[in-house]
Amino acid sequence: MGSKERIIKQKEDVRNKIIAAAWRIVKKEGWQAMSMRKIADSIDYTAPIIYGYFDNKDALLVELTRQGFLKLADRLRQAKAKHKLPAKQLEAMWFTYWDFAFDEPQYYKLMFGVDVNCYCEMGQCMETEMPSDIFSEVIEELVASSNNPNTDVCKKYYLFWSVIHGLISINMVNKGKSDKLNQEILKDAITGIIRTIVV
Amino acid sequence: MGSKERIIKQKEDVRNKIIAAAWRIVKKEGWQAMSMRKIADSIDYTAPIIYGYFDNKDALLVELTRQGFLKLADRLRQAKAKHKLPAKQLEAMWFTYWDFAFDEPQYYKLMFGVDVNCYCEMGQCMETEMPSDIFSEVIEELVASSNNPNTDVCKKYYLFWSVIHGLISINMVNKGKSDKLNQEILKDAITGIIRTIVV
DNA sequence: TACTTTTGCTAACGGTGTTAAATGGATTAA
DNA sequence: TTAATCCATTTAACACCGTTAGCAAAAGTA
Repeated sequence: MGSKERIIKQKEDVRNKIIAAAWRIVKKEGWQAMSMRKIADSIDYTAPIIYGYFDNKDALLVELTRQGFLKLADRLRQAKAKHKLPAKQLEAMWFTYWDFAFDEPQYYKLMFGVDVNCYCEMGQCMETEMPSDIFSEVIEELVASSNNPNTDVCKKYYLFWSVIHGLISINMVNKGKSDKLNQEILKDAITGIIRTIVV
Repeated sequence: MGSKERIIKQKEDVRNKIIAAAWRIVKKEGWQAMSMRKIADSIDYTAPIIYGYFDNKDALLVELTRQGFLKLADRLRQAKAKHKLPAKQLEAMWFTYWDFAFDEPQYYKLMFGVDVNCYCEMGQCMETEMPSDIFSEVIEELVASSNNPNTDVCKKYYLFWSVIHGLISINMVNKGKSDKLNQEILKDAITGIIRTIVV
């Protein structure tokens, strides 16, 4: 009867406890380490009860992801509110985006699929020539023959790599973008950065 | 005796068969689906023999990663060789890098840690406002008040997102870059893109 | 009080990485 | 040739994992 509301509230309470416990584990050990049994343990239940609240482990991770997006959206709106000029707003928002990624790396990894399985420390375990070397060599040449020989090669390389790796991973995770748009961005970015080198 | 060489060759042969089997699975089903037992099965052995050749699963994945880097380096050198001007070389190399990512997505994912755990189809499962919306709104405003109101908002948004997400994920995977360099690139990229909008 | 529904647990299935012990065949030494 | 050693390989086991089925006890309802 009148207890119905309390029961619903209790159910919701357990749900929240599950999410909180899951998040506690993810935050501390990464989402790979999150397991149904660990969650259950930390809230004094057994694993199967979780399935009364979430279809499966994935659904639980999706819920955490959702909360991540809420948090990020919130921060972005706050950053926007701090300025009036669109250019300033945009700048502040992207810096906020950056900060979010490193304040809440586990959220960011969950949301955008950034993760290494095997820690490879690339460039040290790699006896072979790294892409960075091959690219830097050419950038070096380009810089030397440019009007601005003081250009930081490393910086330009990372700029290149960021745009292109970013575009690639966005496409891989969130597959189904327009190929035309990708090619345009890719081409514009590459020629754009080259132009900033050549001056 | 004289069979010693053959024995060494046989050992190496098994090692190669392990790697080949591992790669076959990774290529078809993704690295998450690769398991010691599956590899062993596909070469008519049992799982523990793999530990005679690799310390653990991670070491095996690192080996695949290594081969990925070799393949990429090879392609980059080929692309470079096709041109004489550094600017043209650079352009060709980055396009090659792009193509490699989509020709060999499993290599790329392994090498640079791009992967989604829970398939979230962000934007559809998300009832809340997405970052893309919040950003696009502001970019829209900026474009409207600019000298070039025909600018493609979507394109600019993806350009922003690519650089910044790229920079973030590079830092997360390959942690330990210089903060100063990051901040410089971040700032330069943001102000640079904004400038291309405002004209 | 008797019945039904709910709640949580135990046990189990099939899978994972990994290690220790047993097996069996080939190689070597007597 | 026989005995001893070695090495590759297997079996068995441990400790996990996600997930499901069945059961017991508790709670709510009549």
